[in-house]
Amino acid sequence: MARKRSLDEGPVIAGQILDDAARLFYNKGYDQASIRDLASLSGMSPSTIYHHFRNKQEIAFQVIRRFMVNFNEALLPVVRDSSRPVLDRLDDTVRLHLEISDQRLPELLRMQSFRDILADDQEREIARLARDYHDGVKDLIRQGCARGELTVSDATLVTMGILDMLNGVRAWFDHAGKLSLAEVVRAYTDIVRRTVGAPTSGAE
Amino acid sequence: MARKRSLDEGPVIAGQILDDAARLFYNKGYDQASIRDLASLSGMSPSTIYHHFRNKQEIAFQVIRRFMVNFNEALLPVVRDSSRPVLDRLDDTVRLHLEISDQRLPELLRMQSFRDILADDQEREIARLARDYHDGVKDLIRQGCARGELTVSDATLVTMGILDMLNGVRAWFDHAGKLSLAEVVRAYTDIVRRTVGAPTSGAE
DNA sequence: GTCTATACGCAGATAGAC
DNA sequence: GTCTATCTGCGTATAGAC
Repeated sequence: MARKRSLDEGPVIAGQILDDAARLFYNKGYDQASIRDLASLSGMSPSTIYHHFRNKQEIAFQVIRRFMVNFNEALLPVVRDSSRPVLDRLDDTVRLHLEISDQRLPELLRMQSFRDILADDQEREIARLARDYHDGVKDLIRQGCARGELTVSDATLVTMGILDMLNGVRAWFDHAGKLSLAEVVRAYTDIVRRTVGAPTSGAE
Repeated sequence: MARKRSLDEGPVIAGQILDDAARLFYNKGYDQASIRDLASLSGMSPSTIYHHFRNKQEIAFQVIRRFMVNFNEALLPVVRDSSRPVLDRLDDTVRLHLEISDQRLPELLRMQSFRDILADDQEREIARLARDYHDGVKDLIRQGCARGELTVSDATLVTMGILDMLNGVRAWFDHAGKLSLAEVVRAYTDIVRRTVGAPTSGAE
C-alpha cells in the first residue's frame, strides 16, 4: 500500500521524515507538534532532523508542496486532455479529487491554515501550484461551454464553488460511517454536473 | 458599526476581550497568539485576562460559541419559517450565510481548526450548534422536495455540498478584488438553486 | 478588577564529538 | 548521518498586594 515515490522528492530519509511529519501534524496540529515528537516518531534525535531540514517551517512547506505536486501530476493530465469530452473529464476530476484527498488526508488537513505557518515565498509557491489546478478546471468548464456541453453564467465562481465543495468532503467524510467514498463520489458527480448545467446520470 | 451585543454574551469586559481575541487569533493563529499579546491588545495585564477567563482554551471556546449562537439566531428563523416558499428561504439563507460570514470573518477562520484547540466537551457543544443549522437546511431542502419545488437525489449530501461551498467563500473572497460580495451572492444563489434542481433567475 | 513579579516547563535550534 | 548535551527565549499560568 506504500505510495510510489516520485523522483523529485529528494533523499529517502527526508521523504520518510515528511511522511511522519504529515501524520504528526495531522494528529496534533502544526504548533502542538514538536521537533522532539517528530524525532521520536521517526526513531532519531532532534538534531538529526535538523541535519535534513533547515527548520520546522521547512518541513511543513515540503509536506505541503510534495502533496500539491503529486496532486497536480495526477489531475492536470486528466483536466487538460482536450481529446476527451468535457463531461468525461469533469467526472474523472471529481472522482480523482475526492479519492486522492481521501488517500492523503494527513497532508491535506494542514493546508487549511498554512498561511499561519509558511514564509511569504513558500506561500507563493503553494499558491501557484493551487492556481495551476484551479485554472485547469476553469478552462475545462469554459471549453465545455464553448463546445455546448455546459452552460454557466460565471466560470470563475462556479469553479470556486465546485472546488470548495470537493475540498469540504475530507473534513466530514468518515470511513466508519454509513456512506462509502464511492457513494459520495457518485452523488457529487451529479451535484457538480448540475452546477455546470450538464445532464445528470441518475433518476431524480 | 459596532455589532449589537446579545444579552447572553456575559459581562462587558469579557465581551471586549473576546472581540480582541477574535482579531488576534485571526491575525496570528491561535497558537502563535500569546496571552501577553492579547493583554497588550486589550490594554490590560495578563493576570487580568486570567481573572475573566479560566485559561486560553476557554477564550477560544467562547469566541467560537458566541459566533455560532449569533449565527443560528440570525439564520434559523429564516430557514425554519415554513410559512414562506422554500425557494425564497433558500435564497435568503445563501445571502445571510455569506453576509454574516463576511462581517465576522475573524471569528470564523479559526473554526476550521478548532478540533486541535478545544476540549472534548467544548467541541461537542460547538458541533451541536453546527448540527442545528445543518439539520435546518437539510429539512428545508426536504420540504422543498415534498412540495415539488425542488428535486434532489440525496438531501444530506446536497446539504453538505452547499454548506461547504458557502463556507469556502470566506477563504478566498477579497474586498479589494474585482467582485463585490453582492455579485458573489447573486452567482451563488443561482449555483445553489441548480444543485437542488430549482429554476435559476438569470439568463443562461 | 487590576496590578507587579515570578514560577515552571518546554519550545526551537545549535555545538561539537563520533 | 547520527548522537548527547545544552543554550536561550517565551509560553501559560499563578501568588499575592492594592
